[in-house]
Amino acid sequence: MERTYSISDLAREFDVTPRTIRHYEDEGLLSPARSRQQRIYTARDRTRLALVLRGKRLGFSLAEAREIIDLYSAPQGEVGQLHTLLEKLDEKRAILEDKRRDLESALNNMDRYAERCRQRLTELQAMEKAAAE
Amino acid sequence: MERTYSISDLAREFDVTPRTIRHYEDEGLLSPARSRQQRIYTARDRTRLALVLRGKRLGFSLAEAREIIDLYSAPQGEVGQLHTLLEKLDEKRAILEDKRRDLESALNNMDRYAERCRQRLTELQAMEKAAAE
DNA sequence: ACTTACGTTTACGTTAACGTAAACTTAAGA
DNA sequence: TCTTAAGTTTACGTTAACGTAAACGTAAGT
Repeated sequence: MERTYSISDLAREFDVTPRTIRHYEDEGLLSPARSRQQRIYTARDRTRLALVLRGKRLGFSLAEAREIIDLYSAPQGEVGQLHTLLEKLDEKRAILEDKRRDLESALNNMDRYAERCRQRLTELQAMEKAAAE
Repeated sequence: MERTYSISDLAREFDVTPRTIRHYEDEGLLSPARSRQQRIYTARDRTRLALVLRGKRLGFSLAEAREIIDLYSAPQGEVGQLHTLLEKLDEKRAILEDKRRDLESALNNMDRYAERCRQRLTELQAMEKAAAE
């Protein structure tokens, strides 16, 4: 038997409210099974939720996150389907690469700035020490 | 004389509307000079706008972007100020690192998946070729 | 059987980040 | 000087992504 999760199990684990998880279902991002009304989440559902939340952290809207995540469950039966899938993957990959570039330059900027601050700090401390003598 | 920009200059360059730029000013992210009512943006203002938009692309809210960007114009006169500045920089840096980790795993997932798709594609094509004989 | 905890649907409320429209001012070119 | 193209303020509208509350169902322990 595969392990399953209740809505509050996942809410706790990922630090969101059940309302949020239901909202993602309304938006077509999740589609858990039901046991007499109650939602039952499988490991696959859990993974999809994790992907949605990671997407959000990276600045994607729910719709954009959906577009990406749905690629991972796209049909691959025919050669044509595989071709268009690979094209779409490339397209999304380019977006991620753009974000990576943004992120790298943000980190570089910040590191260089912090370095200048540290230099200025040692200078200031040297001056204060000199003044104290 | 330093070069300056009108609001529509910047709007064109960064592909946003003037309304957006004014909104960022309302939120305290920009504070351009004025020449008799009209806003005049310096190179520094332009840079700040670029930082705001990069922040947005990386999933920050305007308030979060502001917190980060303001660090770059924080006072550095005293030793204490430099210390707290360096602490805050470290804090923000950690957030960027988290995003980087998210981004790397997103890219890794996608690359591995695309690789499997390519393998499956060559398999399928081999089958079709065999069936055609 | 009864409470308590968790789950469900429905529906209206809220916040951030602008869009849009109106009414007006200013600067620039013919 | 007249028009036209930008720019300005003010204010209401919109959309995404949930929050919140009500009213109700269900399952588990005592």
